[in-house]
Amino acid sequence: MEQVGYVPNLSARAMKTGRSGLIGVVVADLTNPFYPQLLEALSQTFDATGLRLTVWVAEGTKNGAALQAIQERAVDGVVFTTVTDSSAELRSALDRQSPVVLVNRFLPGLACDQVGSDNVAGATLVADHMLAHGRRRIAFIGGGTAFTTTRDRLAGFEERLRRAGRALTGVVQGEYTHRSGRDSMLRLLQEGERPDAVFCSNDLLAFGALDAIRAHGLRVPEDVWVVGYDDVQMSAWDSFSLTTVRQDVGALASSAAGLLLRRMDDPASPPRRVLLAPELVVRRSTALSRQC
Amino acid sequence: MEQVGYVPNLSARAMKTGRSGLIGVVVADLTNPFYPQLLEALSQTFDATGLRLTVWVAEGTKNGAALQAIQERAVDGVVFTTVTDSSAELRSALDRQSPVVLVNRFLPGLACDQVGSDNVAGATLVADHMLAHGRRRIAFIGGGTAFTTTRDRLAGFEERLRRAGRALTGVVQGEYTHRSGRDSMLRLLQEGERPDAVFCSNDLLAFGALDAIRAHGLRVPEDVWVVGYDDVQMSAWDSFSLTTVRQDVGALASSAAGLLLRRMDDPASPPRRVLLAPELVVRRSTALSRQC
DNA sequence: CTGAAAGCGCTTACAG
DNA sequence: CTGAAAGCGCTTACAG
Repeated sequence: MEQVGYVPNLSARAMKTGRSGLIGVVVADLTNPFYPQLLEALSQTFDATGLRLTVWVAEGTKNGAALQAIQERAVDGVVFTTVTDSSAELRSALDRQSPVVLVNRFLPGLACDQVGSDNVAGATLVADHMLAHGRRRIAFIGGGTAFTTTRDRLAGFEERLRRAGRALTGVVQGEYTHRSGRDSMLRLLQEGERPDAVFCSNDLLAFGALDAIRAHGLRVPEDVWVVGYDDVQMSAWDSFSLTTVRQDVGALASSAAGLLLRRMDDPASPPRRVLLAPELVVRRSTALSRQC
Repeated sequence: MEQVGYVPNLSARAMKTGRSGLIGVVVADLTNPFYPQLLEALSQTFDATGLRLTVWVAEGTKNGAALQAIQERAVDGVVFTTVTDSSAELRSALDRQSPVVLVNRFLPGLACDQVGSDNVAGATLVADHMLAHGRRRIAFIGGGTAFTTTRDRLAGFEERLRRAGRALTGVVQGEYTHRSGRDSMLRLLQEGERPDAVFCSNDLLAFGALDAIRAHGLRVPEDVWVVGYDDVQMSAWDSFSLTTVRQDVGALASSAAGLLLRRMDDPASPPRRVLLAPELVVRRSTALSRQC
């Protein structure tokens, strides 16, 4: 009725209705382009439901802040994109039936909704690709054993090699950064027999590995094959042209939203775990050789 | 007093105090790594003041939403990272003395707090660098004339060349994406005389230009120099080793926060415009030749 | 210095 | 179907 330019006060509405209309998102590592892409997808998905995003950048200290925000009724639910351990805080939040969903991480003993890529299946695709094209000295570069993504991808990869009667010639763990990928690859090139194929636990590591290989005067894919995980947009750039396992951030975001909204409606519903099917995208960092 | 696990309800507090404790941030383009870095810096800066960030991803439609959120008292102020035009909405929000600050964009006729790099000075540094090392056929690749960053960088660049008695041999405008940088560079390589130095309006364009040059069988810096703007983290990677103009995202964020907090305290204070000094970072995409 | 009351701006259940 | 009243959970100014 009021053409005076009336705008309702959302705090008042939130207090009355008990819903803030805000969803919290905890993002750890905006340096890895995968997370901005995921954030964009989450934003689109929640927009469609009329919910807004509150973002906490940088993990660790922020997980507690996000969980507290649920208590304070400042947010209606929280999406964690990079939880590594099932902290006491998280457990007690789950006991209180706080609406929480984990994206891109699986914590085994946690009664909590979780969505992510089927990392074991993805790693198997990579191993198949390498084995089918006669790669013999195969190595793995990880982002650290603390991450379930690295653990699951390594496990799936090793298992597939083992079943083919092969073993990894090298495993180096570091962190999920370009620099770490570079350093890990340099170690592989300096110690022992040089690998002819390397599976990196994500694309960012793979970019670092590519830089190390070229700095060493070697060629990709002629001398060494490189494969990543995620298929961030940069992987398609000519500079990298990286073979990688695609994660569909749109599907990840909409699964996460679906799980979270369901839990907000029905806090007692049994926790679900959603595994998204991975897809191998072959580019020029692995040869399309005919020799198989 | 209550060890029962009492947590105050923030909506109630917000209603009573008239402050939500939330700052809105509108981010357009998370594909450009500059914006995640800026977002991270903003997050750190506002954390230190006890304020939280609400993020709107993708511009255009979101500017209005952010301004409305101020009216709804859902946020105490808004940081725009990529406003291009002084929309009617924005003007009327400023008339209402809404606390708003523009980062990385300058809108001439707008009575509004604004922070950004001194783009004219930055472009002058690039021109000096190229002229000092005897570059003769100099071209420019822009992200579109709609952006003040592209306009100011081009203006400063051309002006410095003109004062040295030179003119640009080519100007191509596109959008701020890798693909556009690549396409623009291909056009420069195909039409007319081939440039021996190209200034790209941001790093993302420069990465595309590098890819195009290499795809053309040419070498950087021997055949063509490439310079970007922003100094995103990737610019230091071996794949690019890009000479570029550094923007200090930390300084950008803390200026923005300072301006916004002051305006929240004193809505009638005169608008300020802060220009941050740029710095040229020389890497291997331009030769460190001794010939000057 | 402590404690009870008023009121922020909505929504919703209830009375007319 | 319309309109006045109660109450969400705080904070703050006021009375005791």
